[in-house]
Amino acid sequence: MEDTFPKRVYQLVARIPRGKVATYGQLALLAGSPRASRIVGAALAKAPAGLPCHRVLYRDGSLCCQKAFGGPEIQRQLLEAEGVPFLPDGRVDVKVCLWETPEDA
DNA sequence: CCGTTGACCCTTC
DNA sequence: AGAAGGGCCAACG
Repeated sequence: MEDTFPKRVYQLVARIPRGKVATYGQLALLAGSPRASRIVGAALAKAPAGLPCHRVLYRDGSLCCQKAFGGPEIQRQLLEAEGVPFLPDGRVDVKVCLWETPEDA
């Protein structure tokens, strides 16, 4: 198994529990490079199906651009279906649903 | 090997 | 408080 950055991100995203959300910066930090948040996005862009990339959003809790898996509306529907409360501003309550990154992994 | 690109984040005006 | 710009790191050609 290669230790490539993108692949490592796939594992992290796949470990995000339902009803929780993670940010690109957080995944980048767990991947080993706190500043490589862009690489995380690029990795998700190439991520295979089955990956809950819809649980990944901005540091502010806002969804990514329309270039995402299909559209921000889809992401909102998916997150709501996961049990993630949305704010009237159209953002996710990241301070409540942010993935606490279990060190037990 | 060097240059370019990218689903971001942070600092400053 | 809101908006704009630059910087960062890794993968790909």
